[in-house]
Amino acid sequence: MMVESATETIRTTPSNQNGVSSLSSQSDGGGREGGSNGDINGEISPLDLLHLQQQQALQAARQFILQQATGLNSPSSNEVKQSPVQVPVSMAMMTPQMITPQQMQQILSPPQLQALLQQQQALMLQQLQEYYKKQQEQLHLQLLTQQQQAGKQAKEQQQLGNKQLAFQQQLIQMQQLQQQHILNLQRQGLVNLQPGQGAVPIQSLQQAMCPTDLQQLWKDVACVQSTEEAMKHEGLDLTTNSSNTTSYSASKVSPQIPHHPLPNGLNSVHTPKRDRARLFEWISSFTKESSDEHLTPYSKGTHLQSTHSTHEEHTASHPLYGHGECKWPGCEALCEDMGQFIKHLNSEHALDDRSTAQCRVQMQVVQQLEIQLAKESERLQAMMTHLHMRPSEPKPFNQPLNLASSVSLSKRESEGFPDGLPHPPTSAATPITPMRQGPSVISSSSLHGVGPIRRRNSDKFCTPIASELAQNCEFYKNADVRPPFTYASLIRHAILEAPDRQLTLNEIYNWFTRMFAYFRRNTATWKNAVRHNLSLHKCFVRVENVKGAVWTVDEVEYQKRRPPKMTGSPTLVKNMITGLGFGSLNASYQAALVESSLGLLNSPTLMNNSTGASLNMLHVCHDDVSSTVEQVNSNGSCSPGLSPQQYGHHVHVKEEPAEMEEDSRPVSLMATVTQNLCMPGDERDMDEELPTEELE
DNA sequence: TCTTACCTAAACAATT
DNA sequence: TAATTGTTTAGGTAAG
Repeated sequence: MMVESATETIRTTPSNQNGVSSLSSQSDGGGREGGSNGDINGEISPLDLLHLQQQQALQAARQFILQQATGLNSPSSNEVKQSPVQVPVSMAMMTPQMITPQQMQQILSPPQLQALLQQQQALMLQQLQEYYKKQQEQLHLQLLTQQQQAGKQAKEQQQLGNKQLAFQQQLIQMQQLQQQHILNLQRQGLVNLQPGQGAVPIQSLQQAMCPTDLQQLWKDVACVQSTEEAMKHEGLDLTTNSSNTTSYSASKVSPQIPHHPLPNGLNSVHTPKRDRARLFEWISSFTKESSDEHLTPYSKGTHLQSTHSTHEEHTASHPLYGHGECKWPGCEALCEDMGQFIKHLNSEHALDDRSTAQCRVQMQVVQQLEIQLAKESERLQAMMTHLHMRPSEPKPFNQPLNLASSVSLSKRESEGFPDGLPHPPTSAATPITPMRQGPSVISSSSLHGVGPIRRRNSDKFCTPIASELAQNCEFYKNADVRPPFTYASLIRHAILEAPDRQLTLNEIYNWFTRMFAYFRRNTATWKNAVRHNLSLHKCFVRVENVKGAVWTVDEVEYQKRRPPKMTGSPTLVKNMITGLGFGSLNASYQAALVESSLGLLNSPTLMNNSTGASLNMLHVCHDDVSSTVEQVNSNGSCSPGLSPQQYGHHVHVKEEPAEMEEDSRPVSLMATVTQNLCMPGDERDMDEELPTEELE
């Protein structure tokens, strides 16, 4: 296990380009892309340390192997294991990398690797301690410089000695605790931890920290402050000129203080004020672009609240107060009422360095979320563009007629669409439109998969379900979005999609769950609906064959479900012929329809019919053309498909609820059109929703 | 306001 | 016996 850990460390660290990534991978289990690394005030950067560690580990292994090969200075491997110093550290940087970690893993035995690991850890510890020491010295020097500058004032100068002494003690304490922390980390095998990364570049932090990390940072900042306050209570307030700071005793710092290591290795508890100042500086360094004028209203309000505490804000519900507790990040103090909360807010979250830092961290949280939102929005737009832009591309009209596609072309020019005509999004800028506006569209309700959606798009003037599904197949498969089709149309499509145009109930179920993520839940509901539809609609014919009961589609019956007004009213037909039926279809779309029908009109069978009628039929031909064609084909013996009536088994013919099929229908023009539409290449795009009464 | 289509729920019986 | 399948009824919504 140890060997695995060691080799894993060796193997993975080269890919980590900075310490932040390493830390992230430890904190959340997954490394993130690290940003550019940079030296911290000319000090050893985490990257340098990392490389140094790797070099040393590799060199140690090399040296060890060399010793094993030559038999020099290595009486036994056990001795090596027990005395890691046998791997000369001084050799660490002398030779280039010649052995890959993988090779090392293959060459060395587990005990040897363990010995190497221990040696490497010892080296790292030493280096880290040196690093920390150097940092603290620098911090101390900086403090001294600043204090000397500030000490130009006579009053402060008198107290400078005390403050320096106190801070020196705090530095020592912090150093000790940091070393202890490093030792703990070493014992835990967290050898990649990089200390003192208070000056991590902005990019590194932003790329390495997810919002949760930032939230954790939040708590850490709060924790820092709590520690500071604890120190204050212990007489350690370095920010004041109190002279009692000399009474500080390191032992008074409670080790039980909640301890959240900062994601970047800062130890929140043991960070002295100077480091906190560096932390704040670090935070502000990568937020300086978003200075106070970029404060979110939330932050501004907080700021204002802390500064002025206006009563206007107190009377109403406060965004920082809810459920009886303070919502200030990292606080969660219980406040019985608003007054108490206000008091708490003014006392605990007044305008000071901590609040400022917390505000900035919160800004980072917000910024991070905004960045995430922007990314997700961009992804969504790309998805929508991918899913919907293609259908909007113009198609030659000898191609399968896709009303959605054609209509979408003219969407922008014509604002007033007849209700039910598709309004697919033509721009990624408007990816989401109401479902009612058409297929290829994800309604807000659909997106959330909530609530029933009435009047789905399969039956009236809607997009071909087949083309819609073909275009957005992957979308529906993966997104929990309710498909904008009726159960009946979906069932029919499933059945017609089957090789022999018949499915068992279970196969229909499977099709639903396979094709739509939405139907992978609430199975009882929609399965019941499927059964209900199968039973209710006459168009679904139960056929008992050798396999058991299967369901087929009686296309004639299915098309009888067409709205009777559309087929039965000569007035309406006339209106449609004269163009009224096209509503606000723009000229290009009508022209397209005309153009597409012109070829059909060349057919002798169509010569008896008016062009307008043909147009009308094309218009009425929603999305089920191909199935109708199939039906025609089967009836016309040019299709391998079998009509339900052709099954020589028990066929349970259902009586559809009273429909209008008996009324007088217009002279069928569609049959001819449909037959002419039955040309090579006419597939599913033409298949949906063709009124079949015209076939008669 | 009425009609129609659709969805959902549920009860019930038959079948597996 | 339980689960599945199939039928039927009822209530509700939305749109024409």
